[in-house]
Amino acid sequence: MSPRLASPEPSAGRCGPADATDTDLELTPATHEFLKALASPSRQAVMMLFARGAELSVGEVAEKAGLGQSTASQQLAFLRRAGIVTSRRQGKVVLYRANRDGVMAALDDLQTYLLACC
Amino acid sequence: MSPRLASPEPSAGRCGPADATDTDLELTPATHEFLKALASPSRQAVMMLFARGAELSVGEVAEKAGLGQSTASQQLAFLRRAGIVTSRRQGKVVLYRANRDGVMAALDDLQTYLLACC
DNA sequence: TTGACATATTACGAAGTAACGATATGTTGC
DNA sequence: GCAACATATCGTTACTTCGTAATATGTCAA
Repeated sequence: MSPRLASPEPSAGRCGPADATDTDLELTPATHEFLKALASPSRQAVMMLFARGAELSVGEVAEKAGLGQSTASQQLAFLRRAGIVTSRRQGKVVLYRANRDGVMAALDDLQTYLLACC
Repeated sequence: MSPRLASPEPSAGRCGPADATDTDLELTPATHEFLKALASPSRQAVMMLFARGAELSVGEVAEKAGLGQSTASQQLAFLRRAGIVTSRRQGKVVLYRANRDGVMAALDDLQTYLLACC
């Protein structure tokens, strides 16, 4: 799917999807989850904890973000489902970190969408 | 909170630590509104109506998006506050269209944020 | 196995959101 | 002025989300 060129509106009719090339343009479910994930201030804060490739346990995230243990676990699960963090278990702890590839894929999809509608 | 296994704090160095360039990076309020705006499927659908610079009245948006008049007005107001559409009154109707500049500014801010945390 | 610890899951109230109908505001034309 | 129309705002209801406490699952060490 290549980005569509945005041209000025068709002079006469104000509206109308004339071309069939962009009619079905939608955000992927993954990108939708990505947007929901980052629309929450506390999840934004959590994401910033992962700057520079930091890898943190649930407990560390909870403490640094000022969240309860279960809240941190849930929000991290949300971010994982959205594909913007990954997790691995190491002993008793589960370490999370940012998933650069997933983030960039969503950003790319979002950009394509926005180029089409704006 | 005891054993740090693989993820040290901003101490010693992995990748460039506190360069002061990334201090406490946050999304601007405008970008936060932008994310909330696009996290809603119905607002996503509304945005797609503005493809190729289309300019639509509230009534047209309501009809095409399958929303009530007041709902369409509210969602458009939301999108306007988020800076991703603009409006102008022409006689009795108010015409809305995508605000490319606002969208691109938010996208830029988002990209900067994501490059910092991922 | 048991005990200690870390995380995941569940249940529930508080707060926010989305949609609608009804009504108020604003504009045009008589 | 008033009537007709378009949009904005208000009030309500249903639904979802956020955070917490309590509990279940999982892992390690002894």
